[in-house]
Amino acid sequence: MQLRQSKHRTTAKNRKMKEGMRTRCESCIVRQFNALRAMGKEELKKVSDSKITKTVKKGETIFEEGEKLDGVFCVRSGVSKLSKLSENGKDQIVKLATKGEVIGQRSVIAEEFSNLSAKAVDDMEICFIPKDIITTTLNTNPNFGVEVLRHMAHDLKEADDVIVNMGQKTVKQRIAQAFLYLKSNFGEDKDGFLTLTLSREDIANVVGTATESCIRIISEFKKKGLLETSGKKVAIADEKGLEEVVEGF
Amino acid sequence: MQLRQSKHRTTAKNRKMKEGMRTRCESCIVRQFNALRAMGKEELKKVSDSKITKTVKKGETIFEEGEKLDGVFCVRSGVSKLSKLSENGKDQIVKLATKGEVIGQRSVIAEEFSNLSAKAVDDMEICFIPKDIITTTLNTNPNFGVEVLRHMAHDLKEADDVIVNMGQKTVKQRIAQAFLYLKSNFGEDKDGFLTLTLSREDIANVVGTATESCIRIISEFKKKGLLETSGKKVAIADEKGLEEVVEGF
DNA sequence: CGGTGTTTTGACGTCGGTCAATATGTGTGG
DNA sequence: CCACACATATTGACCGACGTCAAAACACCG
Repeated sequence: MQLRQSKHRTTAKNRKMKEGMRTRCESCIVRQFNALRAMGKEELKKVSDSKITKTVKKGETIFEEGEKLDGVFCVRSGVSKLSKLSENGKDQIVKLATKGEVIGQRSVIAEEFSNLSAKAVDDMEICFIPKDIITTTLNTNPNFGVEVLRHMAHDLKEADDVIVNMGQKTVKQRIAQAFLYLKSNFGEDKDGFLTLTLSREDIANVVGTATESCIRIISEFKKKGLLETSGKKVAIADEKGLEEVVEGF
Repeated sequence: MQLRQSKHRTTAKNRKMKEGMRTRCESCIVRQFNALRAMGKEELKKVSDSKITKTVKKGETIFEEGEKLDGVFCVRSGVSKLSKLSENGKDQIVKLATKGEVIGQRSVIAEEFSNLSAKAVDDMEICFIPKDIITTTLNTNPNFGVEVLRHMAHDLKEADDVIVNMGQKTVKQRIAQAFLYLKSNFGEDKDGFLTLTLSREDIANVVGTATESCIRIISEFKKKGLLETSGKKVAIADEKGLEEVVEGF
């Protein structure tokens, strides 16, 4: 992989993110996963020249709900939670975005303030891509538009599925499902623990329940031999069993 | 408005929908509300020539979950419920589509089988637009792509909001919210009853609860003077009061 | 080693789902 | 127009699921 050192840029937004080294988008692997792959050589070059690579540490905020976004963020590594604050003061996590995904595109395309906030669950490496390039490419390269459209269509379908689950499944089913999701999307380490470790509160906020309820159900799963835990780390002990829980026994 | 009679077309799908008279898309008012307005004269002409106007009666199905869609449907009048069946055997209504909205676009764009089914809540008049025209326009006219993107971005935002509500609000709050939604989106008749009348079961399926719970809460609202009912018709008696319920008292 | 934040556990009450039983429509054929 | 058949609305009873308020047990960090 070709790397290149860049001089420091003063155009970076002054959040507490560190600007890191520069890689060329043309040779960035994560691009294969997102809509940027539909860009032409020229367009990609422009993106590469104007993008800003940043490091975001665990817990830090990428952008807040209601904020105006001047561009999108492409995730190179780590995981971000996209959430929205409800009137009751609790966050609802709407999506977890990982390597190769682009966040903020909805707001940029709709030219609205962001409806969600994005925070790092992990240490992350992200690229900020100014919106000008996105919109001009959108206006001139139909392939890019179609590709973005496809991704958005996919997000929309996933959102529909979440709505169905929230409406029709019990908290217990949704928690079991969440763990299966974490396994299939982020994998497990050599000891069998889920690679992505979420706090109990985050899990509760994904599922839409109280932290204590979440904890209680996790320990119930432990007693039944479906899960193992070590601190906040969780391992799936009986995948079939969890799937049965999701189906409703 | 210019009307035109068309000869009968044998290409129509043989569902139990009636093919009606033909109007020109160029002069169709509902087009103003959807992405078709970004089409050029030529493109719109093609749409107009190949579209099929159909009548769908209350309760009939426009398409089923898992069905392959050969095009999209533009709603000229009436309301459709987009729903998905959950493993527990109950429908979750994900969206209500009304005049000017286009349904089925997600599946056509993603080139997937439909993830939702669409049924008529009302008597409806819809136009079927073959997917070829949609996709070729998408591939050649960037403005159209952007416009579709904007609409999809809007749908996605709404879906996010629904997720937050499902996760963080009680059934009571969601029901109150549903009635306010019905009022602001579909209005009320001269007697103050909501124009769009949903069965208690449909309301329950929008909100994600059991029909009986829904009924029980409606009668509670009636006792508190927030709602009036007459058969299945519902009138909002105290909008402020309902809003307070949504906020959580 | 104390301080701070997270995980666990208990207790308790309400919310909401399920199973009936009843009432009220609503449509259909006679 | 009536009467039966069937769908929808309503109500009651019952109980498990879930949220809330503490308080205790751990873990992590300077």
